[in-house]
This record gives sequence, C-alpha cells and structure tokens, in this order.
Amino acid sequence: MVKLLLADDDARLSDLIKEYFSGEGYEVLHAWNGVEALDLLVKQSPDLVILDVMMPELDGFETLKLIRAKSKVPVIMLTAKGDDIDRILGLEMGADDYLSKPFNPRELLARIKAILRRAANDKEEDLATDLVSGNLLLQRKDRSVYLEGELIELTTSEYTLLECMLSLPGQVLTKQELSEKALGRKLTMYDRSLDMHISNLRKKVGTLVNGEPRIKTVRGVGYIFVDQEMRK
Amino acid sequence: MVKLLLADDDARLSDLIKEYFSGEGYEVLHAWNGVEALDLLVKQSPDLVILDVMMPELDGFETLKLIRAKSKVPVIMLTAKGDDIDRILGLEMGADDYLSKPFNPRELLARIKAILRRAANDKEEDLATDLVSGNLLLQRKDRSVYLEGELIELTTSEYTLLECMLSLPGQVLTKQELSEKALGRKLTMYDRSLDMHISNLRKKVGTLVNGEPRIKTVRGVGYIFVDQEMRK
DNA sequence: TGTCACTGTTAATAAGCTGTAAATGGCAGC
DNA sequence: GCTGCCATTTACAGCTTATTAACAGTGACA
Repeated sequence: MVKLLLADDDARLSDLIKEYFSGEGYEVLHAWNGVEALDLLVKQSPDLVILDVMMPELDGFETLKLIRAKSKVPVIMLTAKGDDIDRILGLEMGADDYLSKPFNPRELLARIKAILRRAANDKEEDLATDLVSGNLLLQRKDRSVYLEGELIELTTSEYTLLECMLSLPGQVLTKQELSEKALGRKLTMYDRSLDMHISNLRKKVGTLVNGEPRIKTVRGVGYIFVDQEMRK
Repeated sequence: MVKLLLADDDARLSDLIKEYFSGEGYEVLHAWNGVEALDLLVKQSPDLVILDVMMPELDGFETLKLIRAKSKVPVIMLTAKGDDIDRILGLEMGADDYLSKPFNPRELLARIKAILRRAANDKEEDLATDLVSGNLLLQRKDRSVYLEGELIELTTSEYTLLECMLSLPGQVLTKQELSEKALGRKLTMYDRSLDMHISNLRKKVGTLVNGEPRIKTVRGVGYIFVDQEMRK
C-alpha cells in the first residue's frame, strides 16, 4: 500500500485529507509539524511527503531542506493561496510539485499519482540504460560490468563509484561529491577510503586501449573519468 | 516497426517530430485534429498515440475520452506549458503520461520507450500466467511450482518470494524491494527473515542443471534470479 | 632545492554481510 | 490446551569488503 506522510497543523484539513485518501486506498501518516515529520520520515519511510509551508516549530521550507539533506522522497508543498514566491522557493529547493490552498482533494490525488508514476518511470528508465565508455560496459539492471566483453568483478563501492563516474564522464567530480554519492558519507579530514577505492578500480578497469589512464587525477580537487566515443 | 499516431495541428512541430522519430526507426502517422486521429486509430491501429490538448474540431480531452471508449492504446498528452489542470485532467481520464510544450524530442522518445516497455510487460503478465525459467514452472492459477515436472511444496512466503523473482529474472532485486513485495513489510536493521526464506528456497529450488546457483547474491544489495531461456 | 600538502599503494585491521542451524513465537485446527 | 507448521529471531562461523596506518612518490611553490 502506498504510504503518504502529511505534515500540516490544520486539524480540519488533515482529517479531510486522511479520510479522502484512506478511501482511495492510501495509508496516511500525519505530523503536526516539521520535527514530527522528520521523525516519521525516518521511522516509517513513506513513499511521498505532503508538506504545508505554514507550520509551527519548523516551517515547510526548513523541513524540506532537512528532508533533502538525507532523502530523495518525492515532496509536494502546500502553499498559501496565490503565493508564487512560495512555489518558486519550494520547487527550487527540491519539491516535486506544489498546490495552493484551498484545493480539491481530487487534484491532490491526481498530482500524487502523476509524481509517483513518474518516479517509477524514471527508475525503470535508469535500470534500462546501460552506460558505455569505449570498451567498458556497465549494466544497471544486474549491476554487471564488462571490460572488452569480459565480466569484471567489482565490490559494491567500486561499482557505485564507477557508476557515478560513468554517468558524468569527462568532467571533474570532486572527492566530496564522490564520497557522498558512492560511499554515502561526508568526506572527512584524513579519510583515504575513496582514494583506495579509486586505486582498486584502476587496477580492475585499468587503462584505455591507447595506454592512457582511464581515471585522471585532478590534484586537490578530485577525479575525471575520461570520456570516450561509443564504439560502433 | 513501431507505429506512432501524432495528433497535432501545429505543422512545424509535427514535421519536427516526424523527422526525428523517422530517424529513430519509428513510423509516424499524422492527424490534424481529433476526428482524423480517431479515424486513423481505427484504420491503422498504431502502438501509441500522442495527443495535443489544443486542437481544432475535437480537442485532446474529447479525443482521449472517445479513444478510451474503445481502446486501451497508450496515450501521451502534450499540454501547454505549466497548464497543470490540463495534465491532471488528462491523467485522470486515462492518459499514460504527459509532456508540456515546449519539449525536447529526446524526452518524448524516452517517455514513449518507457510506456511501450511497460505495455509490453503488462501484456506478458496478463497472458502468461505461468512463469517459466529453465526446468522450473510456477503456475499462478493454483500457486503451484514444479521443478523438472515434479511438484514442489513451498510455504506462502517462499512462493511469493519466488514469484517476485521469477517475474523479474536477470535483474537485481534489492532486499528492500523483496521484503516489501514478498513479506509485506519494510526491511529493518537486523531483519534476517528474508535471508532465511532465500536459504530455504535455495534448498528446494536448488541449482541449475549445469550446477550453477539459481539465485545469485549481490552482496550488500540483494539477489538475482538467474535468467534462462524458456525451454522449447 | 627543500618544504608541504596531497596522492598511490601495500599491508594490516576492523567492520559488515551472508548462510544456516537452532531456538522462539504465533497461530490455526483439533 | 495441544499439535504442527511457519515465520521470525538469535547466534555464530566464515568470508568479503571497507577502512586505517604507514610510507614512498610527486607536483606546486617559494
């Protein structure tokens, strides 16, 4: 069952939404403010969050910021009537959609469906997309990597790292970015873990056909995965 | 060849799309309005319809309504920029996706592919209620499983798990997904239940004919049910 | 040229994940 | 209340992988 998290301090509206969506076959969790919402987000991991902008304790924007710091869950913001600034701010901060009060529950439902469907599509799309660079092939659907047609064994970190680099070839990826995306944590002062993974990756994925290194170092900044035309 | 039906009264856009999609190996039929579109739908039965909302004679919504009255063909709606009401109405009325103008043809292509893939999957699900992989057969109608023709006794969880894996063979299924789909709950920190079921399944459903394990583990991620050609 | 910060790599250590046997708990049917 | 069957939890061995430490190179720069 699809689980929604609604963060709103208006009891009447909340009840209305809860009732409507329960009838439509959704499970609705409710938080009275941003703090509660974050708590529920962690504990219940809902499929989508509906955030009222106007809330006590922690307003919608602050909450959204904190949510985005750790999660990619789709978020719909509820803004006051005609408050364009809010919409723009919300979307810029990573909300997936907005709706101004007062609204028709049916409209909210339609938006939720649209967002969830798109999210599913995107995921499917990702899975179906193979990354290629020269003689290197990465298949996401089964997390397999082939070099010159030969299957290469990679550890989880190596795979994730390679996926990151392959999806943005030819551009500098900072160590900070890579550590966060591939290892899931901030890069700290004397953390050499990333360097190790790069080193191991280089051993396995090695060098280009022409002998050039496939992963270039940008001293003091990060690494570049050398961009190559797809082989025909 | 995949046949697309484009209903749009904008000559420039139509030409653009026709050209782009012809280059990508699609056949593009064109209708100037909803009436023509319905006519072509019957006569040519395209694989997918792209409907502009703004059209003379019969607008996109009316057309969609008439299409849905007789056909389940996938439909993508083209809406004016930022016209939320349109896209909501469209989705509620049974469109499969929407795209707001102006758009990048590549994005349209991506969405078309996604939808067609989904349609193909759905069809397969519906028609073939039985899932087959090598010498393994799962019949949904009576929840029975046969290995090499012999009936295998599985518990509820084992069966559901196997059904999940068999329906997406050859791709990584994360422990999270499997736990949610097969056991109906989120995977929590020290939950080993899924591992146990996998272990038991392996005992029963065992190994491939060639001795390879049928269920591969992807450390730190999940499992893959090895894809096999259907036996003829 | 010498210092300094940063990098590459080997080896050692720590942490984490998996498979599975066995214990536990829950529940339906009798 | 038993009994039997499953699902879940516990426990732990065996392994794999991640991280840390240590040290040698290397480029940047004064």
